[in-house]
Amino acid sequence: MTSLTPRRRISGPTLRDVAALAGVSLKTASRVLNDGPNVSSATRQAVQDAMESLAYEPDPAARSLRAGHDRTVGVVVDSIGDIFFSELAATLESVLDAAGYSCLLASSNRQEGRERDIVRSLVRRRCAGVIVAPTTPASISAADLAGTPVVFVDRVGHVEGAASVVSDDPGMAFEATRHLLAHGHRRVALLSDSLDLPTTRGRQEGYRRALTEAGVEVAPELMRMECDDESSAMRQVRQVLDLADPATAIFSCSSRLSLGVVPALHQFGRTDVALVSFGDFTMADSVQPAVTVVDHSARRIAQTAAEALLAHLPPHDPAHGPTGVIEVPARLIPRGTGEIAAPPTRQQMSRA
Amino acid sequence: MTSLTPRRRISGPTLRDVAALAGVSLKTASRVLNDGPNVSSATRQAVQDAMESLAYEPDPAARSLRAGHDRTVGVVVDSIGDIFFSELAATLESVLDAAGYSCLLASSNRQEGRERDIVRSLVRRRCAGVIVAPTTPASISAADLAGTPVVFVDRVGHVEGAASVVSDDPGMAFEATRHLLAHGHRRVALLSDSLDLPTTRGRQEGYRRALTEAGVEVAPELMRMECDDESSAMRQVRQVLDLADPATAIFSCSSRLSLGVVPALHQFGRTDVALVSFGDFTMADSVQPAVTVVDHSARRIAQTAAEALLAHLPPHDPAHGPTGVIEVPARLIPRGTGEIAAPPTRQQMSRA
DNA sequence: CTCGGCGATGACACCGTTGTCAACGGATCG
DNA sequence: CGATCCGTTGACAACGGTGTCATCGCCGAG
Repeated sequence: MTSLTPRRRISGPTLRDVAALAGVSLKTASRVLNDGPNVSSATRQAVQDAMESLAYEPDPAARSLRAGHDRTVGVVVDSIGDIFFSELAATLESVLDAAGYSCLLASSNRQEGRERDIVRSLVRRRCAGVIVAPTTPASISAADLAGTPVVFVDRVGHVEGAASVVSDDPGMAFEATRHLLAHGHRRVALLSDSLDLPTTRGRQEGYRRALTEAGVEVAPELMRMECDDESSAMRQVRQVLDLADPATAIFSCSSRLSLGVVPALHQFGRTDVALVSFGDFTMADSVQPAVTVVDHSARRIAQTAAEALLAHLPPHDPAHGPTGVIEVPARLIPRGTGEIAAPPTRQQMSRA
Repeated sequence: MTSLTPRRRISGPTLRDVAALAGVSLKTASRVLNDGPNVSSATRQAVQDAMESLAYEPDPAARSLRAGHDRTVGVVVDSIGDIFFSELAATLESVLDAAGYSCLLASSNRQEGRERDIVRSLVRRRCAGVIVAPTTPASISAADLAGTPVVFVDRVGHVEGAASVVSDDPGMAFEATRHLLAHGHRRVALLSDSLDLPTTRGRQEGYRRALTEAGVEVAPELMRMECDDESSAMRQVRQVLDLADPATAIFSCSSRLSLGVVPALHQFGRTDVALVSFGDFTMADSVQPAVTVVDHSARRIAQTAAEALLAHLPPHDPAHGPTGVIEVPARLIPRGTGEIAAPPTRQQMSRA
């Protein structure tokens, strides 16, 4: 019980060593390190040489302690295991890394309380900024952030001066539904999760609007909003196909659900049912027929969000960074299932 | 240009505030915070009350600077966007979080130099430990770590005193191949990537051994080791099926490749070809026929690795943590494609 | 020639915490 | 009864940087 913590020897040379070697004071070395003003070019060169020859690297902890911020960005998503968010995280990481920032990653598991705790802990860590997929628009408040720049992704978050990077959920859901209507469908089922997320609501809204504008009845029995995993999605698919007046097309509100819908259709041997999936997924262009999707690219959202955050970080002027809702263009990728024509209606059949 | 850095006000109460409120010295408060020895229970209680009432939270940066380590674990994987690694990361994060550690995540993109840079930067950050999927067994050296505990995942890393958590690649590849042989196949194709990773080599080795032990010729034209993405996998599938003496079964060395193989077989209408995939994937049990896989569970590897690392971290004795190669049991999950029988051979046909 | 101003530089305190060591008082021991 | 020991506590320095302010020349203006 003599030496409890055999203090690891970590640090290489310190700024003090650099200063000594260059024959200047600690503070001057610090000025060079931070591109401070008022350093003669001779001095600057001497210090830089010293840094070079010692292979000096600044200590992030010390810098963070004194300066009040460090080169780390906190990223909070629903779950890093989810395909959408892992792709998002991968892109965020690569963009931020290029700008010299590391990523501190955490999953909120869609729990609002946990989400707030994580953000607060990131702020205490003096992260330079945070990127959050908020559970609800108000799950994070300005007080939690204590001035730390934030950018919301995938869903809108309400914090003064913060940007939210989202795709146009209602608009693209509208497009997707209209695409199905354009192929003659009148019985279009909606599959969605039961969560009260803005994303979910927006997609349902787009669906409704498309039907209404086309003069098609919004049938309650076709709206299935209890699909919270793949197997329940499969069940709902069976039900809408077994109705007296069955669905001839399906609009699936998320790629997670589509992962249940596609196998279900294959299993039932119903490759004649049209389908558009909100969200691309791994085998979408490989199954037969290939699945038409709305690509609300995680990559593009991440790229935009990372750039928005960087604009709020030094050396930029935080006041001039983007603000409010930024809609990232999404696009419909026709691959097959979305272009399956509706079967002839009774009227058409009797007319023939 | 007056106030360049409008110093963010972050910290809540400090330990000094707690000490003052409790009427003790700073050091005593620190002792209570760290469960230090030799604190009377009355004092301890007073300090804890003070912490409670101030909602005190320790400052990670200061602690890290002074103590030489913090409650953060660095995680370095090939790519956080890869399904295998995102699942791995998700599990690591949840286990480590439960133990009070955060995750600093970075992708090496399979570049050895970058991998080493990332690890060194993590060490400079005073991470409590790191978890690495090493590009090569020697990509990380003890010198890079400077004493920071490390656990390797998915592939073996050679560092004195470090553990590597891997699945039994040769053994499970052997099992998978034997499984196909047991269903009468004699023309089993191998699809693998071209990388010289120990994982890849091990799986090829298991395949060869199974064939040899069964007295089946190891045919070069059936070994396809240039599959580095889904589309090249598709191409190779077509080629082995088009041989004069075609493959009747396929052993796919990774889930990424299977994501190309399955659509290819469906597209060619060849659902009579047997298939075992090393690595489970999202729609494996949903496509028709469902895909037989070797489940070298990312979850299980992550769980084991996280526990191994925790055993090397305080309050445990680093000397007693696990060491060397730890093999996580994998298992063959028969789902359909692996149990497709070989078509009758010419001999059998003529005999009939 | 003298003084104000400005560029360059350094001394020093400080960020919030933990390690070292010394001090103190009561209990035990010779 | 004095020496010793141990449990408890606190003063102080240190971790590695950055902010503040003072200092020192040097130059041009008055």
